[in-house]
Amino acid sequence: MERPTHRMRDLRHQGALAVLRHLHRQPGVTRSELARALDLSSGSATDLVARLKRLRLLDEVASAPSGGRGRPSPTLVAHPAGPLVCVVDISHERWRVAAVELGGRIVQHTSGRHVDREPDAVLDRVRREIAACRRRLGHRIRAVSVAVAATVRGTEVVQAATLGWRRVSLEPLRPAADVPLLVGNDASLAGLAEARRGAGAGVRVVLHLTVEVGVGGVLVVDGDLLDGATGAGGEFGHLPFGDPTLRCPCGATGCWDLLVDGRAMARQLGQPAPDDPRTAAEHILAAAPRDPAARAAVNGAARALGRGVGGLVNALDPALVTLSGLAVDLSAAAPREVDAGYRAGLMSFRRGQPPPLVPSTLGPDGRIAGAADAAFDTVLTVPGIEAWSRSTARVREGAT
Amino acid sequence: MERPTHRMRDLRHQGALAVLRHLHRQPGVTRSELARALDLSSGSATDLVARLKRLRLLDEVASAPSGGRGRPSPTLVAHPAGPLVCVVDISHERWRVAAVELGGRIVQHTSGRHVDREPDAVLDRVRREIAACRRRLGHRIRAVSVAVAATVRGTEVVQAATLGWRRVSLEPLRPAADVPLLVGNDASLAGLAEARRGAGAGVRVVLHLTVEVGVGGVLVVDGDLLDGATGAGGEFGHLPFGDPTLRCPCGATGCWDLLVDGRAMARQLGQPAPDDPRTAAEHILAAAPRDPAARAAVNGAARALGRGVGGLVNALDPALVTLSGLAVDLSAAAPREVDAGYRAGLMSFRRGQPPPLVPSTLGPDGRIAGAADAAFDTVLTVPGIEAWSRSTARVREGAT
DNA sequence: CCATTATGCTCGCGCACCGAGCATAATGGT
DNA sequence: ACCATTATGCTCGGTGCGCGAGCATAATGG
Repeated sequence: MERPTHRMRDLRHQGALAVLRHLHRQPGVTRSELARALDLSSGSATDLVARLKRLRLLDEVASAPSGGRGRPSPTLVAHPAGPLVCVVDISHERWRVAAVELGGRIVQHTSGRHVDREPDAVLDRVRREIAACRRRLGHRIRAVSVAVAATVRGTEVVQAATLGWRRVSLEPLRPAADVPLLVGNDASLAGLAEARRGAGAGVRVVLHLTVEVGVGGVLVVDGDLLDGATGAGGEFGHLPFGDPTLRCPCGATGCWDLLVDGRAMARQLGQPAPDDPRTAAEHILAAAPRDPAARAAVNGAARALGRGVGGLVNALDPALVTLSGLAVDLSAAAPREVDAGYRAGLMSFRRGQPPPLVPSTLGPDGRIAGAADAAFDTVLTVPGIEAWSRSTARVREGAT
Repeated sequence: MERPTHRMRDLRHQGALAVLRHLHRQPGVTRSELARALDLSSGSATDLVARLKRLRLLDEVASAPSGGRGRPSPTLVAHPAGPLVCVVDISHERWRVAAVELGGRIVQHTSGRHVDREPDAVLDRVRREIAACRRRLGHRIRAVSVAVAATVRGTEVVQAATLGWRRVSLEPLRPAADVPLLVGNDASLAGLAEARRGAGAGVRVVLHLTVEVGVGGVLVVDGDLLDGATGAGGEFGHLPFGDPTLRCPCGATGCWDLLVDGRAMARQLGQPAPDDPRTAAEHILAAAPRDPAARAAVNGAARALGRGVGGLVNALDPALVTLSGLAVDLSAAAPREVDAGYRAGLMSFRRGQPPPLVPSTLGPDGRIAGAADAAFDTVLTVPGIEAWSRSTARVREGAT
């Protein structure tokens, strides 16, 4: 979301941007719904839509008969030659590259498993896919947005435990100097999508938390990702909620991280630190119904999760907490422990109506949707629209 | 700060709002500086300023000779009959009521000590001052903004340890149904002013922390206070950084609160819990240079402060941390302990260039400035300006 | 088949910003 | 004292864009 600008000339495209943002948020709206939502007169709507069609930013299609009375209103959709963003998802084992249009529909998609997890190999593979995507779709690709399972600062991965990366710049993924490259933590971007389009839709302040190996997440306020000054915000797992004698791989001690994931449960069971804490956690969760020791470990992690969430709610005051990954499994396996920890961690005045803890609804596509949203946030700005106008005008001149 | 609006008719006043917001942020700008900052043509500036003068929103005065060449540019100031906000500060021992004009200058000011600390007595006293303020200044008072040393939700104080209040609505301070009443935690509002006008000026993401009794603070992003869904955000003192067996008066356990203030130092010295932890802390700090036990207690609190700040920096990724209250004294008395704790709490990738910890610059007026800023944020909006236009038109008609 | 309902389009209006050209008010060298 | 230089302000016609009234269009339903 763009902030009010304090610069007058930028007022010009505000109407068009309002329409495009609304369309992006609610793909498939009819024109009359749009006009009502934005308080547009029908004359303004006509004019705006015509201008945006001319700019190849949106298109109208006849909508399915509504059954109601009155003249049917056309549905607004992304223009078939409109702007796209290229979204990349790099996780522990796989990569995905997708072209996404306004509204969030995936236009093209490729994916694969890493054969070699070294940064150069992964980036080279992905870079080639982005190049191919751009060859096919040309100037329509307005930005590249990467979701990666790592701590991110700017466009650099500073550390990725599961990938084994440290200080890896993702600048090689930028296909050209004038294409914006955005890099974000996968949990943060999934949180963005969850808050805007998932369980948090319509809620002003949403805290999203996910447990995989460690705890990630982000606070989303008014649809804005609060990922800090450098994009490295949301590392809630590295708040020192835990035993200060426990050393975390991040370099600090007592991190909350170490109390809630597979490492925590293995430690409590007296097992050595697992190679793959995610799978270890799943095994322990599966064993819990019949193995009291496993159940105790699950309960301990569930309680630590709840208590930490309580502390974060004290500090950040969200209206809703969305949970993802292992946090959902822990809540399902030991709901009473999570709740007991949560309530114990809350300041007492909050216990009357604490923000609900709900599982996220978007699943593994959340990070793609979030990365696409983050990218469209940079496209749907005054400079973004002006650049698109120039670019599409050139293409049309060349074509005619 | 207002969010982009998605409603077209609101575009109308955007230019005027941009001017007013700029003036509020930089009182004493000249017209030509304004035009440059906002990228206005001189024609637009003429028009805008004339309109705003007619609306009694700003005025021009001849500026002191700059010494430079060229035609001198008039200085823009708040209009002498322009809008004001009524700011109230309620702290442990005192109350203050001030009328503040655009730009932040205090126009009128009264204050006193509480004779009776009961909510009814304090609120009644303050209510009468607000009424007097409104009698003198009439429709010019556009909002009432209260900074109170308490946890706040909406316009209600949910708990105030030092005042001894619980669940006290401040609605009685609203002088009329149509006057906006804003209530905020004093530390949060001081942080807002610090981030906008103090040590954090120009920095996009600022974390402000203050230690008095417990820890308060707030994150300010792009000049926006992140005080959560209900205004109760910023209770960083109630993150469970500490010993989980310690019970906090807030109802949770292990709060960071309990490790850094006068209670923490007294506990470490084997003293009973002090009645007035703030003064106790000052005594211990004063004794530290010659008393090793006091020094150890100070060092312990300093280290706990640093470690917690490190954790918060991990989670929130500010570019700057501003400190206020006892946190400044602890940093001065035991800088190495604060720094050691801070570095130990940071994720290692952050240790290269961690955000600086700096003392705040605004002092005890910060909370007044912050409350005024929060109030002007509601006045400098499209509805606020439209209401002012109607109101000032009525007054002028009545006057002529 | 036409009343009803909902929506879209045309067109004149007005607001607010732009830019070019001219006016104004200071400095500073001769 | 005068005038070139510099910086700024004002006037005025042009334009982009949203508004609203009135008319046109496309569905439903008795």
